[in-house]
Amino acid sequence: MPELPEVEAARSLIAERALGHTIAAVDDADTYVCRPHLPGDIASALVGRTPTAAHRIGKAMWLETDDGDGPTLGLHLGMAGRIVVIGAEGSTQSTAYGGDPMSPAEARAAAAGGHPDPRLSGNPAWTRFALEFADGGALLLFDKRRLGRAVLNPDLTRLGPDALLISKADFRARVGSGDAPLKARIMDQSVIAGVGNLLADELLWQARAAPLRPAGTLDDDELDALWKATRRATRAAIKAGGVHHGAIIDFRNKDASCPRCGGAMVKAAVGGRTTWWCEAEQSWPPV
DNA sequence: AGCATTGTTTCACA
DNA sequence: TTGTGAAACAATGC
Repeated sequence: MPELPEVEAARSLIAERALGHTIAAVDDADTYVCRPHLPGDIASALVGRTPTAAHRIGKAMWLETDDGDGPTLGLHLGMAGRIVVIGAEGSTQSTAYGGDPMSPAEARAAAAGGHPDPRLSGNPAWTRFALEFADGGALLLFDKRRLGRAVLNPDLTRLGPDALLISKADFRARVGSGDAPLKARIMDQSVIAGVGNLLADELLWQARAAPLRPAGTLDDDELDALWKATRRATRAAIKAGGVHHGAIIDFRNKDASCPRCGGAMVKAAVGGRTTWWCEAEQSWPPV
């Protein structure tokens, strides 16, 4: 689930509900999620601090503490992570995916497993990292898989510009070069940050662009159209509540045909990921 | 049982 | 040295 739109929802949730509370305890016992830190390292750095801002570039998110005087806490949702914020006693809980408000007791139960909401039900071990606030609230990294990350002072220098902030000229220069397939290029987080597998299929289909076409062969007009499609598809996904609401997502299967032209949907591995596209509109070389 | 999975990092190779 | 692609990573679901 987590591509730029989901991470932005999580960041927004944290900004609205998890700032200004003093950190009383940290669960950083998962040495894989918290690598390369050792258990207690993140706790030592954060207990007594207060998150004061939540930032994001692409799929990377981080909390600022004590107005910049404390360390930052990087949070990455990986392949299946979600952020859960539990309010102080008496307030409600939320997830990065919206949903109905829950009581703190319900939220704790969800983190412990067995909640009727399938998005939150599961094993207690699926809470991989947690900040416990002094007022009784908490921020949880809830992740069925275990590819999410929590790390102090994350290195963000290898990320390209955020997919929603990159200028048209910068997009032309960064995306429109190299021999790699266009889809691989646009998913390269050091080129632009935030586009994942599903959002890539969506925006390429919206732009009628061929996933297999070498990125360096696109002209400026084509790159500008792709820039627009990137912004449009990303903003639409944020508004709709996630990348899975894209127009082409339900048609990424063998029996489907393109909802725009009726052509066959075809599949191949591009950039290491399963890719679906309309054979008629997005072929390369062109027919 | 085997394969696929919305992400990132590492490693091999041209 | 740089760029590209495959494999590994963890764990679940079909």
